[in-house]
Amino acid sequence: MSIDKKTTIREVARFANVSIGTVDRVLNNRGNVSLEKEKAVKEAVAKLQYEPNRVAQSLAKQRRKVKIGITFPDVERYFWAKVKDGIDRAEKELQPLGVEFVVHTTSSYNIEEQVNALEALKNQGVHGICMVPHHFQKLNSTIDAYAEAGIPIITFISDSPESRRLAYMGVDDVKSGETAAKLMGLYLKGKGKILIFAIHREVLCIDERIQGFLHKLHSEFPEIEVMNVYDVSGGNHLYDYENYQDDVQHLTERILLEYEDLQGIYVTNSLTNYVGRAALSLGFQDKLSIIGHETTEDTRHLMATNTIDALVCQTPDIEVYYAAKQMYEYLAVPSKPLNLKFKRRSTILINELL
Amino acid sequence: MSIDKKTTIREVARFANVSIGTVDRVLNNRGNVSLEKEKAVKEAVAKLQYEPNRVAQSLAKQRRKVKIGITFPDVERYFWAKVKDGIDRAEKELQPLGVEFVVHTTSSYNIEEQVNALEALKNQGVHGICMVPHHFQKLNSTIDAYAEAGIPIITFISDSPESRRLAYMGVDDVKSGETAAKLMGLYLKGKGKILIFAIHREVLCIDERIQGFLHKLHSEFPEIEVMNVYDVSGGNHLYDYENYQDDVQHLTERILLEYEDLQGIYVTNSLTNYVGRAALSLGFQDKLSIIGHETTEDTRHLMATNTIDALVCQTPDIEVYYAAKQMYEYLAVPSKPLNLKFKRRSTILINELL
DNA sequence: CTGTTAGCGCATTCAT
DNA sequence: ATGAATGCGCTAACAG
Repeated sequence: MSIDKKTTIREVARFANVSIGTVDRVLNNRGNVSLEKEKAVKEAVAKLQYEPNRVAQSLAKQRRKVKIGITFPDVERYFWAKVKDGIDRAEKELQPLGVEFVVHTTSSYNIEEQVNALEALKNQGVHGICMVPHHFQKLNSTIDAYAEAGIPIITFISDSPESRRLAYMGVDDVKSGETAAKLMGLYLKGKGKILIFAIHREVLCIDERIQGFLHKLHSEFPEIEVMNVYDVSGGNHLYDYENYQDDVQHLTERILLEYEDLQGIYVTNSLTNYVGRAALSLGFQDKLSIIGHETTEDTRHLMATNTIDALVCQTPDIEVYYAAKQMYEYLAVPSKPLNLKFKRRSTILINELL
Repeated sequence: MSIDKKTTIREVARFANVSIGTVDRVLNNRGNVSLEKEKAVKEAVAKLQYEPNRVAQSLAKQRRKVKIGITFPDVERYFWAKVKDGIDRAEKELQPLGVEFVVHTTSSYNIEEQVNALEALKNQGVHGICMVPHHFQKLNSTIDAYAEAGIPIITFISDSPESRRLAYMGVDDVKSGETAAKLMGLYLKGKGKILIFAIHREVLCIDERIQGFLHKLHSEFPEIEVMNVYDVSGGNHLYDYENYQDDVQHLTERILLEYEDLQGIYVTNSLTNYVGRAALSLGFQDKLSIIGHETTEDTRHLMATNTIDALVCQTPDIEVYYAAKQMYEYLAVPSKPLNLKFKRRSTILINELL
């Protein structure tokens, strides 16, 4: 932990016996520097551990604000509100460095709508975009085209791995699914009949969770039987309408009444909240172990009543935050390499922790 | 595209027929401005829609250095190394704002040594201190004296709640203990005989974990029996010597051989690592559920072999980071209220998540 | 009370 | 190829 204050370009210049102009030239390799001076400067930089002061940098070059565009489906207020928090945080931190954010949310997981959002962002003159791909591959060509056009894209929350996106910031969803399976096994003491409630699997993160869940369940808890996998997304345009959440709840109630000796439900996403509501309204909370994802508005209540037993959670706020920061780094210093795959660990939430 | 050429403080000054100094005064209400000029400036600000340039602001501000002191026991390299990471991060972020850090670690949980560290920090002219109290109340008077002397103190990781520290940044350790108990119950399927390995309980966070653990265990898993609570700290000066970690391992081996039908061990802190090593070396990994705290050097291996079943973890890096940031906020803008109790949620780690 | 001025660290001319 | 000088917008110290 160094107590020494930041070394400046001036000190580097003095150390290398050159002018700050020369230091600037080699630092931003603009050429026109003799080989020996260049070497001297580089040595000085290394020895003094010089790092440019970004604040001064952006002040001096009156940096035309670098604009970062962000788009994500703003469909479930609790989960996506955290994304907004993360953006706020990034904005607060990056604003002094001349960064400006432009946000365009979509109201569904519709692909066309997302393409339009991207277009809108581009028209606003953003220099880079952070997005949550609505499809695991149908957006590849679009993403590639943007990359081609000089607008790099970073994905977060869910990925589009075969595209030329710059990076992905999110959790390892296969492991999230495995973790959910382990929790299911523990809470059921290794046996019972369960159901899976999923939404459309074209969003990669959802599919990966299911894969992980099933794999883990089969290999470690052979006595737990998955009776059915329900798609509760209501078609391709999930969330296109107002009361989808209530619909999920009613659908769940109907399904729950169909099954006699059901002991568990795994829900692949934040709709866990509404599945939980259904179970509670039917009084099934004690004979059912619900394992799901994400904290939502009723989390506290549903966990306190032991309706939901465990949740595997992401931290969407931190993920956008890092996505935005990485984008800034890339835009500010394109030469510097960046974490291409930044995977965060999911988090387990049980009521003892609340 | 926004071509808004920002209006500057200079333009406001000209518009209001005053100097930029005066504008600055009313903008940051430092007083000493006549009522009419103040009014004129405010009008100009409103009319020109002036907004201060944050970049220039922080560039200019970084002259007034504020020194923040930090002290913590640097006794177990893995856990406390993360604290250093957090400090580095805070330093990197706050340095452009003129903040300087001074760190003094202690090599034990000895109280006198901590008092000396505090003294050293004070002598270096720090404006505020972040610390991990070595005792839940014996440091109260010292902390109060520092507060009295105008050097505010923020505690992190562990608290000294009856002192006049400004704030505490850390997890809720009672809940951490309860969570550990729940996990123990789940992994043992509700019954069995267990042991508790603790270190000295004068460090509040340890005591709270034990309290939480026992309370939860008794109320929810009455068929789990705690056979004994071992103090593996080796007296008041835990960690004062080189090989304490190996000693813990050997001690554990001896204890393990004493108990016949032992099914679980709860370890109150990061010594879980060495308890795990002992269990593994004796080949006990399959007949024993070990629940503990914190990730350490062997976490991956010990979990992969199912020696350690679950860990309840903190994020010490984030906790110092916030402690430092809060301290900065307090020092920079004393009038602004701050989060007095910032409790983070602990995190559960199981091998599926690794 | 008020105005003037010297930097903050860097980029960018403009001379040499 | 190199160095010196100017200024980005603001804060703070210093004169009045």
